Amino acid sequence: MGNDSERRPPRLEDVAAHAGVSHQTVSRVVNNHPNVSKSTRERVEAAIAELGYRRNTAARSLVTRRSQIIGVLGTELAQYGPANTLLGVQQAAREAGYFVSIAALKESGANSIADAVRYFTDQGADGIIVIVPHDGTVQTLEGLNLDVPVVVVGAGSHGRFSGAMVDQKRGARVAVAHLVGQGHRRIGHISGPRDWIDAAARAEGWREELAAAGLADDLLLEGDWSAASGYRMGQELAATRIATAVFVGNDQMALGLLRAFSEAGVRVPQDVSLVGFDDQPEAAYFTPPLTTVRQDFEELGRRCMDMMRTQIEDGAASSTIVVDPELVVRASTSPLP
Amino acid sequence: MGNDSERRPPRLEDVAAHAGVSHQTVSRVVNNHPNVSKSTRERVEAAIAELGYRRNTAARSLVTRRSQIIGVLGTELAQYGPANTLLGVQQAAREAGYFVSIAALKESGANSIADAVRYFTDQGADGIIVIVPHDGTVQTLEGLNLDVPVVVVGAGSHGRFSGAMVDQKRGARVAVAHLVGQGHRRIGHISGPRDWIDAAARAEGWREELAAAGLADDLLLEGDWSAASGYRMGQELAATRIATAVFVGNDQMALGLLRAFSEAGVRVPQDVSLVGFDDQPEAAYFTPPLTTVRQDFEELGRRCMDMMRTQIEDGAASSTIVVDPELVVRASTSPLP
DNA sequence: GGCATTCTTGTTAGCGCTAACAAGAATGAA
DNA sequence: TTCATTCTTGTTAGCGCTAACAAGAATGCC
Repeated sequence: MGNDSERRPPRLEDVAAHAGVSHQTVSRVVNNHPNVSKSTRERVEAAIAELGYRRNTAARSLVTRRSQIIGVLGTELAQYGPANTLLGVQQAAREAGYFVSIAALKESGANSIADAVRYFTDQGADGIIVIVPHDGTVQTLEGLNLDVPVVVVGAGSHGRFSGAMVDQKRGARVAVAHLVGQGHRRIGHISGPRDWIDAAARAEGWREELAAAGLADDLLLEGDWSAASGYRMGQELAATRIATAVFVGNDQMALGLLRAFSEAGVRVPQDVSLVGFDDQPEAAYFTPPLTTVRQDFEELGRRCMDMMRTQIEDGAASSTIVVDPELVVRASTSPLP
Repeated sequence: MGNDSERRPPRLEDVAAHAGVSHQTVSRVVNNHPNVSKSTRERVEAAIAELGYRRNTAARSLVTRRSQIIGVLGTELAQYGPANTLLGVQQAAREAGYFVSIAALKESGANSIADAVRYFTDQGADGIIVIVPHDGTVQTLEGLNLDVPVVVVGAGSHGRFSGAMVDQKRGARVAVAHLVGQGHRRIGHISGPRDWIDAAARAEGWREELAAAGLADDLLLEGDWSAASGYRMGQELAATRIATAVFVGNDQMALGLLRAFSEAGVRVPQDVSLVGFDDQPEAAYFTPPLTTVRQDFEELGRRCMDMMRTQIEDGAASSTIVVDPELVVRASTSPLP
């Protein structure tokens, strides 16, 4: 009722006129300022409801210099891990009244990152979350001299930036310990690209746990996270037949290994045991179902956003959050006969 | 360089003073207005470069009533299809100077959609792209009385809204025709949930192609897109052993079937041929590699954004875009002996 | 009751930008 | 030259909001 004259949405002024107060009083009600009398507040709220008033974000941003926008920047944003991290960020952001703007990178070079960061600063983002877990990423960001909080996912605390990570090394050690506990002595590892922080951490965990068990760590092959690369590594492993167990850097490469082994007549787990990493939903339906290390990416994303919020709103210092992974045992591992 | 006194970023006024012109002239240069003399333009551009001026998005939005923000709203945004569609949207958006804001829904009820839409209108989004390909989605949106363009992904043209879709029915027919061509007569179908537009279209295509070949369409089971549901359906099919071929609604369910068949001793493709849908990267590494129907989700997303742009900028009417899928033949199908 | 303190509301200015109008400079046609 | 037309630049107003200050009303304390 009353929205017949103009197409323009109501603004503070309209609500104020409707409630018989000043626009500033309406602003106070909208922003929950304490010093507004009960009766006035109720009158204003009624007017807001009747006119269907909604605060104009652009005007508010202009004066407060806060956009309520968090930029999330990442490579491989369609992959299981990053995609679910993004979802976690989004969920926590929306609950806290923030908006999430995304930028997907084709590659993770410094220019590419700088472009995406500028895209966000142009938008006036209040903070930036980075899901580009490469070695050089943190340095690139440091060179950019940003004046908004940054949270780097998958990296520890790196100087000025906050970090949120799953404890990759620990996950790797648990996986390898599981294999060692089953009597395996020749345990290989298919790692992700060595310049990925996560890949390096998992390889390091594998190495440490082997060392703790007094075993050799000479069976390391480097893949690129894809099933295709896992397939190629699997062919190599099947040809040599040295390893009785393989700790694979992620589930997709494990899928590739499974395929290569199947073609080469190597049975899993009878001939070779396999452990993956991530526990994407499909892993339980591989042939055979994959023993793997579960990471809770959504939780990771939510925690990232929480950290971001305390930095923006309370001016908190940067810090690090570590989430624990969990071994999920299925049928791709079995004790050595 | 003059950036010593204040922390505040430069604005039009600062550039104007630096170049010895009015702020409006700087605005003209920034917005590529034609009537600026060459010499002035160069002087202004030099000042912009020197001061590192960047236009303030909030101020611009306030006065133009354009935010350059596109809201993308969807369920299952971490799944292969939606995630890649989102990436395509993002890519086209960034190239065109737009920002992409996301809202992930836990479920696709009317309230949930209305909340997300309001989230975007609060943000001042210039358009909304919807990846919630349920039956009722379009009706829900129609009830919302939006005054920004809407593009619905995975639906045909529905009245006021634009649609962009892969031709699901055609993909299904090609898949089934492939099986018929191999001599199969009893061809089952595992569909997605029947209230999903895509699931219904694929089932319809399966039915039509069977009818064209004079075959019975009584072997239909409904899953929920997950590998888990494919596994359950696979167990049922393995128990009855009626079908010699199955057209599966997506690759993940096909993975579940593969697992169930493997456990039940049903060999693929010797005993049963299998065709999936989507061609996610892993499908080539299933055991056996999966024959499937490829959808180019990124392309779909890019086309969505293009449509959105012509609607926003040229006031174009709503329309529909259809992208063709493509059959990828691998090792999970073979001629009936 | 008188005065200081708090609570409540209003007034004014300005965030940085673009639209609309205004005006001066340059150009061309007669 | 003269006047109309175009090109170029500047001036003013205002988008919708919040911060800062101001002022009046209500309250407390002695």
